[in-house]
Amino acid sequence: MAGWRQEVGTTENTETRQHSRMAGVDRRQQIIEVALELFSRRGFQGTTTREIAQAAGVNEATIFRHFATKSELYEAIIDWKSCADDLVELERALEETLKTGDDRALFEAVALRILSINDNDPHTLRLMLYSGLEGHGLAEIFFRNHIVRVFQKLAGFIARRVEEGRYREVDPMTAVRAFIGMIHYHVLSTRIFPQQTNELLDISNEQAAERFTELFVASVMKRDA
Amino acid sequence: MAGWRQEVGTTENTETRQHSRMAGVDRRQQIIEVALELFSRRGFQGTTTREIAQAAGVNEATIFRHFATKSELYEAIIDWKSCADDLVELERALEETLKTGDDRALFEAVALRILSINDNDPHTLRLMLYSGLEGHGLAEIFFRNHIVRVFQKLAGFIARRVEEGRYREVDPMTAVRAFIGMIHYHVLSTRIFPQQTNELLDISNEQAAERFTELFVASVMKRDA
DNA sequence: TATGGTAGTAAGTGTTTACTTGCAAAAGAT
DNA sequence: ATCTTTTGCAAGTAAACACTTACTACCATA
Repeated sequence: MAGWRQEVGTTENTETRQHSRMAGVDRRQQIIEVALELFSRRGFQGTTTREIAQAAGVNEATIFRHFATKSELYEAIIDWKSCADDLVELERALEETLKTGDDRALFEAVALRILSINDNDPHTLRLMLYSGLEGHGLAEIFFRNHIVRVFQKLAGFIARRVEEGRYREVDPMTAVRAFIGMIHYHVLSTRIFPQQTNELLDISNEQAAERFTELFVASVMKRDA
Repeated sequence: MAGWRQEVGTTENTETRQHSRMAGVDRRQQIIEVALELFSRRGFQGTTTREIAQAAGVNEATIFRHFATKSELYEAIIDWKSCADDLVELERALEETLKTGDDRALFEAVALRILSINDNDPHTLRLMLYSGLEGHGLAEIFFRNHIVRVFQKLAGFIARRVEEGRYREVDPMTAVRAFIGMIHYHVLSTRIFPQQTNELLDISNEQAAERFTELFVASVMKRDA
């Protein structure tokens, strides 16, 4: 690795340095983001620290300077992702929309949001599935922090509608699981088995959100109104 | 293992004897079944040939006598599972039930069957998920051979009902994905994230089949009838 | 300009991995 | 009986693995 020594005093040419030294925190975050993508593609076992290092453009030892073990790096990813800005935003939006009287718009907004979250970030879904399968027990944090609350809010809303007599006598949590299930299965299918799935049914996010919502609302709402 | 030795001197032809030895075939099958369980628990990358050998009670080299590589063993598992007696049976039962006029019973039977298939054999679902994530492209065979046909049969049934005017004007394949989605998501949740899931909603297979079917039928059927 | 702490790496470590080799014993077939 | 085929194992091998060691370069600040 000769030639990396930098000249000083010139106005340009500072970019030619191959491996620029980063602030520790920045490098750490960079490794986390690179590793997230690799873990989501190949799983924990399927990803080597060497690959991560290469993808991040650093020496393998640098990874172990920032993270004691490969597992600790994995945990750092989960910690970072468990903030889950997307889902916090979903929850906030849900809170607001709950007050409007348009049930259909509410469910369609939730559906569309879940669909586009997965479109914008295909890695997290895969990471969660791997995590669940490999049994790190870390995806559960994600569940506990976000999914559970969204489910409870929706179930609470449905329960209220049943009390009001506007919905049929359905079990609220079952109804939520049914609704989220439609959407989640759609996402899962198109992400994990895209070819077979799209041969059967190839629809846009907007179409999916609209149709699943239409079906769901029809299933719970009383028709006499 | 026992009982393979054939009687001689009968009038039956001696052609029925396939290969002189059965022991090898048995061993092969035993390794497949042991490996299926391990692969489904830890994935392809996460399972070592040493572990498989130990679990099967043979020397590691014996595995490579029966399968050239670890991948070939994996493929043999998929080949074996792609017969999928369960799903063939599901398809057959579906064919029959399609003729009866009781739509609710039809969908409930399908739901219950899917739920109990996964109860009786928890390995295959995990294996398929791993296969999809790890991208072996082998789970797709499973899809193509079975899932697709079930979907098409159900969609055909729904299309007919729409034509008859008994169902609302829903897109049949979307409706099928919605229905299967409810069930599949329920299975997936309870299998992969059991703790969190059951805290939210802990129901038996029978309850799940009944409730999801009730919701689905309400969503597609015209109420005036 | 000396110093202490941070960021980085080249070149390892021992272990585990998938896979091989050479040999022995068992079970038809002749 | 004995030859052939098949099943099996003990003891490997080279490569890949996560992780370490010992060192260098950079930079703020006293």
